[in-house]
Amino acid sequence: MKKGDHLFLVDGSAYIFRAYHALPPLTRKSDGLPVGAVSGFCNMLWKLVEESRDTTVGVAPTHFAVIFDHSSTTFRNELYDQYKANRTAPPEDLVPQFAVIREAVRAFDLPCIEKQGYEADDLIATYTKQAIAAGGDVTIVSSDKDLMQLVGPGVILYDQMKDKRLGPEEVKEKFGVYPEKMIDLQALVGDTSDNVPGVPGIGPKTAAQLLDDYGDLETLLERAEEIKQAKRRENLVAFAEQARLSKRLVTLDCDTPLDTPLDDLFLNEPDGEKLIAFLKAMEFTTLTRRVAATLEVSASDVETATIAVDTPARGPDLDPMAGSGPAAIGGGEDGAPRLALVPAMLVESRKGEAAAASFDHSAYLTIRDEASLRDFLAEATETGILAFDTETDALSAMNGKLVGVSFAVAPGRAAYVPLGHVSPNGEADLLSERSAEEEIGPQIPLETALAILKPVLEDPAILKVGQNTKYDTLVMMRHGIVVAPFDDTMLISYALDASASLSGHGMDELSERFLGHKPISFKDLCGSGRNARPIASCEIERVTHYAAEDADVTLRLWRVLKPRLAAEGLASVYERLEKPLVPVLARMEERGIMVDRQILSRLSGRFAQKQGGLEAEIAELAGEEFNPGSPKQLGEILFGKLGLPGGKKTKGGQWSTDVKVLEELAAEGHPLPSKIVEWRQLTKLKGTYTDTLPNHMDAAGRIHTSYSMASTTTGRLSSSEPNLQNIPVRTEEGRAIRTAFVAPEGKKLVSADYSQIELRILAHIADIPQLKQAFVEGLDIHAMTASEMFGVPVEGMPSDVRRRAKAINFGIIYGISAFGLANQLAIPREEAGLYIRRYFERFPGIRDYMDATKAFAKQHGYVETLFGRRAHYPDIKSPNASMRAFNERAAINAPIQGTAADVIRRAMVRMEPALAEAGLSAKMLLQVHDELIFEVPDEEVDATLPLVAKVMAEAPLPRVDLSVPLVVDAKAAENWEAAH
DNA sequence: GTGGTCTCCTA
DNA sequence: GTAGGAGACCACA
Repeated sequence: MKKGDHLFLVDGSAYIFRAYHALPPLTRKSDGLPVGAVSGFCNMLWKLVEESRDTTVGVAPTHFAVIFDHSSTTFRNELYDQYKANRTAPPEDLVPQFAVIREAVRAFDLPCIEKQGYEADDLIATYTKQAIAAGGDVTIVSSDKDLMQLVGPGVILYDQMKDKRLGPEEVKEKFGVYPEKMIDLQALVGDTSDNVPGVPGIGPKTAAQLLDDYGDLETLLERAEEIKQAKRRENLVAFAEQARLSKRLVTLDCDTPLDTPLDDLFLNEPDGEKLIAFLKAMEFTTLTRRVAATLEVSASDVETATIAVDTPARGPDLDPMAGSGPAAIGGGEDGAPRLALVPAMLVESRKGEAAAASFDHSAYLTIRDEASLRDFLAEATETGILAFDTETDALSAMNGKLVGVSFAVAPGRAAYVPLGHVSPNGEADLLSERSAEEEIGPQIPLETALAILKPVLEDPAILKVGQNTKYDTLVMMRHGIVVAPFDDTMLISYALDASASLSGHGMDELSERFLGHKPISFKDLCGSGRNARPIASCEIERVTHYAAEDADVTLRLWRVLKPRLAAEGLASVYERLEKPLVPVLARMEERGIMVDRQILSRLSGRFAQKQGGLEAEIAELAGEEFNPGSPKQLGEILFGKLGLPGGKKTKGGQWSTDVKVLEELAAEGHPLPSKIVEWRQLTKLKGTYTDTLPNHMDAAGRIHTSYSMASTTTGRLSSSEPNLQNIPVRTEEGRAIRTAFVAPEGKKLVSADYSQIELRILAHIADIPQLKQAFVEGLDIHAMTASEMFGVPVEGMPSDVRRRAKAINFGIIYGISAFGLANQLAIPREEAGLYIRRYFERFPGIRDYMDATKAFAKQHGYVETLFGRRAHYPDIKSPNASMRAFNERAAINAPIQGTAADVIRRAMVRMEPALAEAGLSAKMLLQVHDELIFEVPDEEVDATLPLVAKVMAEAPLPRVDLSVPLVVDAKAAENWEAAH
């Protein structure tokens, strides 16, 4: 190194954390290896390399190195055992990336420097000192204030992300002192993130002023008695030694023994092939293209590197003191470092951690003042993780009022913030002398708390972890807070373990399963039934135990479950099909759909009238008054009293009276059964829809359903309170109910639905040429099937022939059985069996698909959709034949139904940005499995219809390119009935 | 009051 | 034959 040379020193460890927190999580597609930080790191490094090739800037480096921390135990720990003791383990999905990033640096052909017992900062200081002594210049690529002490003649700090270069003047501007006094300033101020104590009560402003007045730290400490402010004087005297210790801690060691001499840091032209081989292995397509273009290498000619895998005995995660260090990563014999297969290891270590979990309710905090809240949340800024949970006074997120919020920042470290608690005595309190505050203690005013929470819940560097985050997201949305970024333990569990045998993904259940701990139930806290009390009037200490525990459990669950996503290859299902849907559904629920109360009440009236007439007729025919709604009483009347020939079908030991039985009786000429069928239909429509829906309307006349994202095995959504996915459509009277779902003045409802999506997916997955051809040509698929099977020409085909084929097509999707088909078509089982055989003869690919799917499910215990979603069927190996058969049918159905569900989820995720980009204001309101309902301004209808159809039709791309077209029918009208 | 059974609404 | 939710009834506590 000589005069005119320029050394670039990159603070690699700082880079890693910055890249990690600034960017959304990203995983390598092929195996789910987390690579978000690697990607950010490579992009930043490449930018730096590119810039440095540009000699016009005049700071082109001749020497270059990337410096890393080796482990967090350094000589400073001997000075002060608490140094950096408050550091927590790095985020779990970052851990496996440390080794990959070192690999990246080598792929860039840059020296990768680290040393046992020293921090990156010490190495940087040492190289800087030597370079300056040799007459060169130095650019330190970092924004860490600890490095500011090195700034001086020939040395600047470069913050690449902000594109800011800091020389002595900029340091002075930022901290009020020139770089040479930075050490003294840091000694006074201390550093919470490194646990450097400093002097209490002295912040950067005061420190700068004191140093200005007294010159340096020693002088200041010696003359501390002269200081006028009593508190400041006492502290400086009392903590003088602590300040001196702090100074030693923050002073960088310029004489670190170097393994790689300065002159070896000479910058070479990057080896394009080596770099591209690495980038291709990481599957960074954009960066690969950019690098290939700049270095003029053809990326397709370069063979993708293989990233070797090795399992270290101890991963960084197992040793909290290892911090960001690469200590566990060994080198291969050929000198090439090998990577640890950390995801699987991490899963194991987290399982152990979870099994050992213990819960201490008394350790949970109740936060009642602003300062404590800020302090607690500051811990999340350190860890980058914040589990949270909201407590409200109603079950639905749309109606609930915020009663409190709980948080956890580390296992066992949790707190509850009461916000809307009231005196348990309720109104009696009005008569009492004591105010509510005197009785239940202080609470932070809601608006104040929200103002403190907002920047944290919206902080892109803090991952918020929740259980069923749609609920909490919606509650916070109603208070003007958009929670991001977030993870959802319920959805992680769902992506991992959607299963027909496991009952669910609720927190209590997950806690028992993974943590071996039964959390306090809501019932325990608030009682149930008539003894139920609102949570707002429960004793705050007990609510703290309950609520903080929920946040604690959520955080611990996240630690166990999240690593499994990458390890089991389910990260993309979670990241693409689950997580992004949360805010979309939250907004749909918040909007609700407008309902015309008058229409419903008119229908109720009409149904009531008919019902009354029917009841009289029924009593007349039965010869006595009885409750036609009671299957038990009805069975006794029909088969007992009237002695009708009852196919005496029972399951719970009773007469079966379902429609099928009643219709058979009616066909034999008995008048009563058909009256019952009619009465039931009306009662159903009235009781379930026209009478009940108005109870769900809000003041604006809108109904807000609640979607469950994790209650089906296949990936479908479900809707409840009320269920808007089962609004009648088949009968005319039923359809009338749909006319009550309307758009407000000046708008229309748009309904867009996939035509035959499941059959199309079946045609693609099972690869059936005739079916695919029929879909390509846009033929009537059921008629085509009938024609293939029964040899009847499509022209002039009797409707019954087509109906049978249609039933078979659906039967196939449902995992057909002769029994089921016979039931559906009311034909003998032998005949149904014949149909199925013939179907398999005509479409042998279907049988192959079914056999292959069953075999796969038996081998793996699950089946997969085209998008990688898994549905588990452990009972498919049951010794019980009917249980086994049931699981086989479900396993055959799940990839088809599930793929369709994935497709519409993708469409929903893309819909809002697509509409926004087109400048359209359509609002998505409902999803009914293969249909989306929107509210659209009249004048935008024409532009919206084709866009919506396009987004839906192209939803599988680019991940899956179906070999059949997806057809979407979209229509606008005044109400749902007319639009459908 | 809670939970199970039956029935029926949807895709 | 697949996947759901919900209302009514009824037996149990």
